[in-house]
Amino acid sequence: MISTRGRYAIRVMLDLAEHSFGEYIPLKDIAERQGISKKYLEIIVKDLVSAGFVSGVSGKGGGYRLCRNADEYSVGEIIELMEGPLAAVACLIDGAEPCPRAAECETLPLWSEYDKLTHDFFYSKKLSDLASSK
Amino acid sequence: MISTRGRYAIRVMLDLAEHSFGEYIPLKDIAERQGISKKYLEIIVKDLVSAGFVSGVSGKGGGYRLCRNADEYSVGEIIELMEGPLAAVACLIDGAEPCPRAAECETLPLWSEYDKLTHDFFYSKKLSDLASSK
DNA sequence: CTATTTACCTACTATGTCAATAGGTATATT
DNA sequence: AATATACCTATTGACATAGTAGGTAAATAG
Repeated sequence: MISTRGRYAIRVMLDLAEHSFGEYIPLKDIAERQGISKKYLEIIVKDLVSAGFVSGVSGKGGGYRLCRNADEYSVGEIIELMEGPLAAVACLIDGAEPCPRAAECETLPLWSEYDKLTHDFFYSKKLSDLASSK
Repeated sequence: MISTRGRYAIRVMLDLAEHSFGEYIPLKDIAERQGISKKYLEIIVKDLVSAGFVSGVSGKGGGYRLCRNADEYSVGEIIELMEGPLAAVACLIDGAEPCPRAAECETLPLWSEYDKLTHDFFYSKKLSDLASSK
């Protein structure tokens, strides 16, 4: 299940894609448009800034804007940033200690196949694909 | 992420498919073969019994066995039994209170599409597809 | 230079889920 | 009567989720 962190992050970025044309958009506006607590969005946007997905400027006239074009963000990278690896099972997370049963595991191919499906789906979807005004 | 409940349930049923030919298999044997705590499996198998996926018989010579042929179980129904609806987001769970923003939500089609992908994938996979000795 | 607007920061909390463990009772076979 | 099995209820520790609360720092407008 995709949590609010990932879903809200996508909505924030989509909101930026549709309402900002170079200028900075205050989080207050986004929170109101999207009907999400501004306080909670702060936490989420912080991670987007750290990752270099959006840039923020303080003070009057400040706010946030995207760092790239909307078609240069995949939905997958946003989700993985916010929620960690997009893996169906722990055994398939890169860098995790490998499962000792992996070689004989009869279910691993199933999870592997599903993993590829999911990965391909979300990484082929771009932020721009979601905007109603493509 | 698929949790141990769903994953272990599939492994138990797969174990039954491969080791039982009509007779009852004690949970102890399954737990040992699969390297999973028998106590924990009890909880999982209980749900499989309640759902009519496997049948259990007490006493010496008892144990569990499948109620259908292995090709008559889809992986999807096992997962949904153990983990609840196989939905990417809460908005898409049948019977849940509908999201008031659904009509205007720009991300809903994304989750919907992914949901269909996932559903189709897991419901087309049968237990028999997982057995190494198909 | 002061007020205002904005981002940015640290901490806290309530609720729930996950992955088990513990210790028993009921049932059937030998 | 002994044994092997399923079946039942309760509890636990760790963690994640979805926020809330209350500030500080930075930039602009007047």
